Amino acid sequence: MPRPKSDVKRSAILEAATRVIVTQGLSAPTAAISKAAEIPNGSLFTYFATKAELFDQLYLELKREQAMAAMEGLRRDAELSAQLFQVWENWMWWGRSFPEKRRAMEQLDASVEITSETRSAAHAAMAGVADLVDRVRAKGHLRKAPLRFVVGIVNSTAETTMEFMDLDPWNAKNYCRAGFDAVWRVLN
Amino acid sequence: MPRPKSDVKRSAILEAATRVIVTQGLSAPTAAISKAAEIPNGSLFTYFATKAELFDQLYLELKREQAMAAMEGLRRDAELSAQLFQVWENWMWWGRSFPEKRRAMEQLDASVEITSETRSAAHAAMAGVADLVDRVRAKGHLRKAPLRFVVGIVNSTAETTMEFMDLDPWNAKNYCRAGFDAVWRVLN
Amino acid sequence: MPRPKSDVKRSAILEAATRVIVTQGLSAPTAAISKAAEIPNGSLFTYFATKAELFDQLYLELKREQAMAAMEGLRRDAELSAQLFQVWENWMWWGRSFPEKRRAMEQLDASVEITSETRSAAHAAMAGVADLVDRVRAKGHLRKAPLRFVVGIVNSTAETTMEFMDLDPWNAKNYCRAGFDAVWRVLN
Amino acid sequence: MPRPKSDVKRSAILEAATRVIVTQGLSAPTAAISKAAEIPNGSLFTYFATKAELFDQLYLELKREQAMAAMEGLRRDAELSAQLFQVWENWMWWGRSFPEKRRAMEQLDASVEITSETRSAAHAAMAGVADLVDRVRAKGHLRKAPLRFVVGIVNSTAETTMEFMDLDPWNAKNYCRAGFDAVWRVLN
DNA sequence: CATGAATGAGCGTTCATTCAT
DNA sequence: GATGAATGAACGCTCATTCAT
Repeated sequence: MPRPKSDVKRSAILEAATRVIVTQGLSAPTAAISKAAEIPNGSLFTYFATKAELFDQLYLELKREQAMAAMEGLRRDAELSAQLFQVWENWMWWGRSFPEKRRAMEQLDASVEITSETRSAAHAAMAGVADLVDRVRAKGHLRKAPLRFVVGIVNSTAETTMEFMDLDPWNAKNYCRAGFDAVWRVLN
Repeated sequence: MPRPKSDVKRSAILEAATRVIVTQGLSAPTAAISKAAEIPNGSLFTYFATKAELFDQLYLELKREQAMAAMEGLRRDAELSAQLFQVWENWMWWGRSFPEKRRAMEQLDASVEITSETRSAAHAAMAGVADLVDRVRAKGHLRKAPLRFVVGIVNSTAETTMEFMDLDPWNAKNYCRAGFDAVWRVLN
Repeated sequence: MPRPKSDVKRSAILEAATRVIVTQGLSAPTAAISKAAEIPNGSLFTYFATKAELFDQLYLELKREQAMAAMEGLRRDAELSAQLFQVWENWMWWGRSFPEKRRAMEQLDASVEITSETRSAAHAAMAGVADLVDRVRAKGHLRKAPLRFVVGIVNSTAETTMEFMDLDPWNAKNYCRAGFDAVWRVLN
Repeated sequence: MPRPKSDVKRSAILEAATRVIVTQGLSAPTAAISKAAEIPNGSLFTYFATKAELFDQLYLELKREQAMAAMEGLRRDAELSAQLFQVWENWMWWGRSFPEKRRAMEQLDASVEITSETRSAAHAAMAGVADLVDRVRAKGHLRKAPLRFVVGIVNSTAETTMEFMDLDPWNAKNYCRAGFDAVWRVLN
């Protein structure tokens, strides 16, 4: 049976890890994470067998949360452009709301320690977004390109946009709109 | 002056570091790097005072090399679209030729250890590309967005494109072209 | 509380350090100390954060122990000369009983690494002895000299005496008596 | 042939070592010493084969210099008390003039690295002082104690006195006189 | 001879993980 | 199960000494 004990503690560890990664990077000691989570250091290992597993699960959790946030409340009967815009707004809004999650994810993404299984699962979590992108680009210039590639472009544009929203929050809305326009033109 | 510091050895270390980072990540022991460079452990520190300094300098070197490669042989009298295409091709070609450099750079980019001075210097190295991007987008949709942002989008698109060229070399040319089309449409 | 820090182990480390310092000096590797204490390398740092801290605490402990030993069983109602003699004998006896402690202390005393806070605390530990010295010298030649200085002379004479007792144990008693006579004449 | 080259450089190294030892202790890197002597680090080893040899020779040199200073201009026809006082004053004056030499000597004295041969030679350098002490104590309380011991007491009293002269220079003369009185009473 | 880069054994310390309590 | 002390392999870095120039 997974997650033997308190789900609360497990979440506390994941959140603490997020914060710690942002400030100290992936080489942060596990002790820093348990301290940030206000749990004794040994307890961390009752929830995650190894540091690598913790990072793997954190990565997956963050990706899933991001994907869920993006698809939240999507009106599947609306026009495609409206759907894409809604997803984009959700996505950017998630980035604004959880800058630390976004930054931690960025680091985890670059790490060689994340297993390919986890990367696949993370990719799968984005299936909803990918599907929408697929429908939007159906008659556009990238209609023949592999969907993974197109999603990759959309994704990296999203990350760049969120980064600038975070760096310069005053213009967050402008970045959001400009990012969407860019993606829209790429897909059409 | 007896045995002046050899630039050859310095370069050997940087190249070895590149290779090691790709396979082992940034947490690779310095000993792995010196071994890969076929020099004794202690000698690494004759050239770089600390591991962090080595990574800083490697990052800067890679960014500069990439920027130089992108601008190589640019015909400043040609049309803007041709100029941008040439830069893009150079850039992608560099990525294909040195996949390890590209991947190492990706990891260094995400690291919290790279100093902001180094990041600024790296940014400055891209001034030529940024200037061209600025001229191309002058009448486009992103004409009012901060140039940094526009360059950021172009850059992340370039990275994604190179990544797919590397993953699926058979279609490298198609990715290159598709990436350029995407960027072109974003900037216009 | 699982496995609370053991005072036994702490003491074992301090004793081992004493022995090692005598034979190898202050530059002895911490590994030599943990080996002598029959504990694993890393455990030393559970008890002392740094080598310097270990030495600081050892110094203080030795000074305190020495001072305690000197004052042991002092009859405060006896004549001053008898009190001083008793303290002197205690002191010398401690030196004879723990030659390694004395020698380690000597090295620590000379080290630039001992903090001034620790030196102050060590000085404070000698307050009882200092007070007695003060009363003895009250009518002597050194009655106007700073007490610190007078105690310094007494202390260095004590150290020299113990050193010779150790070098030539056969005559230990004679050195002890001669040392006392010297101190007595200095103070009167 | 000893001292192959520039005696000037040799002295510069010894002086630099003195200064460095005072501030950094005996564990100071040889590079710190050569830097302080303003010579290249490799050159140090053309003058002293090893760090230990440098320290050995420095110790001996300092001891000899101190002894020479103490005996300087001694009027062997004066009364013993006057002779001893003169030696004492010379000695204390040397300590005041070269506090760094005194402090470095203190550290070297405590070090386990100084060979016993060197210690013997250092002891021999004090023969003149020892002889005078011997004559002074001839009819005193310590007349039967080993001369080495008596000299040891005198020496440690001298060191303590010089230390306080250095700590509190305003009262240097008083310490000097009080130290002499103490020694005088010990020897008589 | 003089130099300073090169060397590699060695050190203090860290930290993921284990395990006695 | 929960804890935090214990562990020991590993790491970044130092530095006395060597040696190519």
